[in-house]
Amino acid sequence: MEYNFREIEAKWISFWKSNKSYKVSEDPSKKKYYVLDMFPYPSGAGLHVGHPLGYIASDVLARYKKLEGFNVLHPMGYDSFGLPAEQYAIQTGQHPAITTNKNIERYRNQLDQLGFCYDWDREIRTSSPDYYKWTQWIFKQLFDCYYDEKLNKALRISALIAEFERSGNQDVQATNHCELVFSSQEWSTFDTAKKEAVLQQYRLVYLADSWVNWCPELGTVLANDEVVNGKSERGSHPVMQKKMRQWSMRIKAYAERLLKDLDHLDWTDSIKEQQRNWIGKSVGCSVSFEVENYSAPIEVFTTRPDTIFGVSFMVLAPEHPFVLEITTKENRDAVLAYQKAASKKTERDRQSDVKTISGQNTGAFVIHPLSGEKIQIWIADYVLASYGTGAVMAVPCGDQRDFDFAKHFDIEIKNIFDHIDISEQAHTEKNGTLKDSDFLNGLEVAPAIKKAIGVLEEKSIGQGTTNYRLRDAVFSRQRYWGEPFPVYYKENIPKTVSDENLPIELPEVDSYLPTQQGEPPLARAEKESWNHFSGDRMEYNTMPGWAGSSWYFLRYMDPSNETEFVSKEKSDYWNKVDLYIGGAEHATGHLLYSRFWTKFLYDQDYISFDEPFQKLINQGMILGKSSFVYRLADSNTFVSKGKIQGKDTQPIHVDISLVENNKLNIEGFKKWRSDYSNASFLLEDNGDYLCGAEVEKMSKSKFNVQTPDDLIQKYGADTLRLYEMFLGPIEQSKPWDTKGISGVHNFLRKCWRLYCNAEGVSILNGNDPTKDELKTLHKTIKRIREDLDRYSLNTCVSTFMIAVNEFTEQKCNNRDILEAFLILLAPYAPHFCEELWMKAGQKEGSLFEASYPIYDEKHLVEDSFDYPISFNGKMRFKVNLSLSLDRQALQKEVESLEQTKKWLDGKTPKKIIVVPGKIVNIVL
RNA sequence: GCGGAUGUGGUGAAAUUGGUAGACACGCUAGACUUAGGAUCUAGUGCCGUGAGGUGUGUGGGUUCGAGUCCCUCCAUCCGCACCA
Repeated sequence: MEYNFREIEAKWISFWKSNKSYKVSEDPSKKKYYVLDMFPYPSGAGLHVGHPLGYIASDVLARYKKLEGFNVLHPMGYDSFGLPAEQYAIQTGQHPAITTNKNIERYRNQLDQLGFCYDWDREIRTSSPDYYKWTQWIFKQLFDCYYDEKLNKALRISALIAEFERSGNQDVQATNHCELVFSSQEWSTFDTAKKEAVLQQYRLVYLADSWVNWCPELGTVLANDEVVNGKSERGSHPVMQKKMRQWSMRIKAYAERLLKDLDHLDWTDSIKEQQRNWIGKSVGCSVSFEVENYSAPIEVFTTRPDTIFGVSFMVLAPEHPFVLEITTKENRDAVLAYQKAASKKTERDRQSDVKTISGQNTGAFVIHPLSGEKIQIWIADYVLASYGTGAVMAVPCGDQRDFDFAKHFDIEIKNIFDHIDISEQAHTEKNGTLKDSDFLNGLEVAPAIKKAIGVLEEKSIGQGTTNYRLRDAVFSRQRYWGEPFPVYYKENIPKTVSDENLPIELPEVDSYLPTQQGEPPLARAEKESWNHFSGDRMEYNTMPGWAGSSWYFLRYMDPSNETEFVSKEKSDYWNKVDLYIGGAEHATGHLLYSRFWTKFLYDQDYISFDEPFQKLINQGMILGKSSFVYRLADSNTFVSKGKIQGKDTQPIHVDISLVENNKLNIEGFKKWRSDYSNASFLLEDNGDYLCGAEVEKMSKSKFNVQTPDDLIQKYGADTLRLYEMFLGPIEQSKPWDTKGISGVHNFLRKCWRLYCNAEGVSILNGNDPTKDELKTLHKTIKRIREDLDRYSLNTCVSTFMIAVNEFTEQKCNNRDILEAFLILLAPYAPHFCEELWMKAGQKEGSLFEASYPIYDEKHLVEDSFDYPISFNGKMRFKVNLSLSLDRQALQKEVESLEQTKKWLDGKTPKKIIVVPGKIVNIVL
C-alpha cells in the first residue's frame, strides 16, 4: 500500500481528539514552555496559505519541546471583536455574533486539518462574555489606579485621595494632565463632580476632551497606530482631528519602562527600534517666557537650551489655548482665519504639505527671560499642539524649519555660532562654539546645555525635563461590536459597575448604526436590554480592538476561572510566553499595549513578571501572485499581454483559479462574471490569452488568495507543513508558489518506503545497526537539534531529505535507527510519523509520549578527512588523509603529492598553512 | 531626511565560530521504462570556454595565508518613522 495521506491524517486527527492528546495542566515536576501564536481575527475569507506559516512553525517547536520533556502550553483562540463582522451586520442586519461564530467554525475546521497540537480546552474568544468580563475587570483596575513617579509604579487611587486630603497636590509626583494646583483645604471644598474631574486627570484610564483621530467613514475614533499616512488602517478612509470626550489610557506613564525594558527582550532590532521610535524620548529643558501684558507665561520645550540666546521669535501651535487671549486687535481676524484653516486640515494634509511655509503673527510679545528682549509671537501649524507644550522657541540659526520660517517672513536671524556661516542654511549639527550668548560664550554644545539648564533652574525660569512622543491611547470606539465599558453615568459623573455585576453584556439594538443624534449604536439599547443598568445611563462607547488582545496570553493559563482573570498560582507556573510568533505589523499596537498592561498588572501584584513575550519571531508575509487581464478603454474587449503595446488598456485583477502558467481559461473567464459573458478577446498569435502577473499582498479583492484546503486535498497536511517550512527562513517574506511542493511530497513517499513494503507491512528488522547507519542518524540528530534551537526551521527539512537519501542508499531497514528518525521528523509530519510508529509495532499510544533521541558524538568520529588543498586560497584538489596526522606530517604528505607538484609548477611555496581537520593552503 | 532589514544560479534557498560557495529541492537537458504521461528511475545542470582553464556571492576598496562571512564606500529593494522643537 502506498502512502495514503488522506486516510492517515483523518485517523490521527480523530485519535488525538478522542484521546485528548494535547491537553496540558500545570505539572511542577516538569519545566514549562509556553509557545504562542498571535491569535487570528476570524474573517469571512477563512485562512489563506500565509496564516499557517507561523502556526506551523510554532507547532513544530511546541512538539519538539514536548518530546524534549517540557510541559508545553500551546493554545489557540480568536480575536473575535472587529469591524468586518459589524460592517456586515450593518448591511444585512445579521447580528455580528452570528457571523463571527460562523467564521470561527470555518477557521477551526481549517486549523484542525493542519494537525496542530493545540489544547483546545483552553480556547478563548475575546467576544465571549466569560472573557470580556475580565477585560472589563482590568479596565476597572486601571480606572482605580494612578502612576506614582517616585515609586515608579501604579498605585491605587485611594492612596492619591488620601494624599490630596493630607496636603493637596503640590508635592504629588504622579503622571497627570492636571493644571490645577490645590491645597488639602481647597480639595475638601471641591464637590463630588469637581473631585472626580481632578481624579480623572490622574487615573490610568480617564475620560477627557482630547484631540482624537476621527474617521467619519467608519464613524469612530482611532488610536494613533490605527492611522497610517493620515488614513484609517482598516479601509483606508480619511481621518481628521477632532476634539471629543473620550476614554484614554495613560500609557505615557509607562513610557520610560517600556523603553528601558526593551533591552532585555529577544526581539528583532527592527521591532525594538520601531517601539523606541514610537516612544520617542527626548531629553531637554522646559523654559518659561513671560508674555507682555498677560498674566500667564508660555512654556516651551527645547532639546537645545544652549541656543537660548539665538531665539528670534516664538511659535505656538494654532490650537494653543493662549492664542486668542494674547492676540492683538489688529491681528485677530487673520489669526482666526489661520486657526480655522489649520483645523480643517487633516493630518494627511499637514503631512503632505511640508514644503509650504505658513504662519501668522499674533502681534503679541514674550520677554526673553535672560536678555529681556521683546520677541514676537507667531502661530504656525508646523508646531503640534500634542507634542511637548505646543510651543517652541524658534532658533533659526540652529534649526532648519525655524530658519526657513524666518527667511519666509523676514524675521531677524541671529548667529550665535562662532565661525560658522549660516547665510544659506541653519547649523543643525550638535557641534560648534557659542558666541553672543552671555555666560555661554566660548562653550561647546554639551557643556553649554548643562550650564544653560543649571542657570535656568537656578533662576526658576526653566527645568531639565524629558519628553516623549508617545501619546496616551484613545480607548473608546463609537461602535457596536466591542467590549462594553463597565461604566455608568450619574449626573454626568462616570462610575464603574461593581464586580458582582460584571460582565456588562452587549445589549440588543435595533440597528448597528449611530443614532440620529450621532451617538454610538449602544445608545439605541432600551434600558431593559442591558443585563445591568445603573445611574442615568450606561456608557455608549465600546472598547477598541486591542483591549481583548492586550492580556489574552494570560487567560490561556486559566481559561475558565470564574473568580479571577488568572490565578496567581497558574500564572506563576506558566510565567511569560517563551516564544511568540506573529506578524511584524503589530509593532506599535498590540505589542506595546500588551507590554503596558502586563507592567500594570505586575505593579498591582496580580502577576509576577513585567514583560509578556520574551522571545518574538516575526514571520514573513506570504505574498500572492495576482493575475491581470487588460481591458481596452471603454469596451468589453480584452487584450492579451503580448498585444497591449500602444493600446489604451486598463489592467483588471482576474481570479487566479482561471489562470494557469499565465494562460487565461477564456471560457471560465466568461462565466466568472455576467458582464464578461459576451466579452471579446484579442489573442496572441498562437490563440492563447496571456495574463500579466504581479506579486502583491494576498487579499480577497485581488482574487489571488490561495487557501490551504486544496493543497491538503492534493498532498496532505504533512506535506503542506513540510513545504511551508522548506520555503525559507520563517522571518522572510516570499511569494507563494506551489512549484516545489511535489519535491517535499516525494520525500515523504520515499521515506515511507524505508518502513513499509508495497502491501503496507513493516519491513523493519532488529539487526545491529551498521556504522554508516548510526553515522547518518547521529549526524541528523545533531543538526536538527542545533537548527531547531536557533529556530532555523527550513534547514531541518533539507537535513531530513539528506538522511532519507542516505538511508535509502544504505538500504537501511533497521528498527532502532528508523524509529529514532521518526521522532526527529514527527514535529514536522506528525500524522505520517504516528502511523509509521504504530506500524513499526509501537502499539501503545502516541509517538509523542516518546523522548527525543540523544546525539552521541562517538558515531561521528572519523579517522580520515578529504582535505581540500588550495593554492593562494583557491581549492585545487582534494586528498584523503588520516586525521591522526599532525601539522608537520600533513604538510609533508601534501608536499609529496604529484598534484601538488603540478600546481607548484616548479615554484617554491612562500608559506604553507595547515589547519588539521580543515584545510591546507599553499601560498605561492 | 532619519532608523531598521535584505541583496548568492533560471527559481526557493544553504554555507552556526573567517577555511571546499551553490547543500537540499524546484525547473531544465539527455536517456531508460511506459499505449500515454503532469508517474518512476539514471545521468547532467552557476557563468564563459570544445578543452586545459578562467571566472563567480549587488558595486568599488581594505584587512587576512584565506572573505558570502570582518571593516569602509557606493547602489538597489523592502519596511518603519517623519515639520518631534
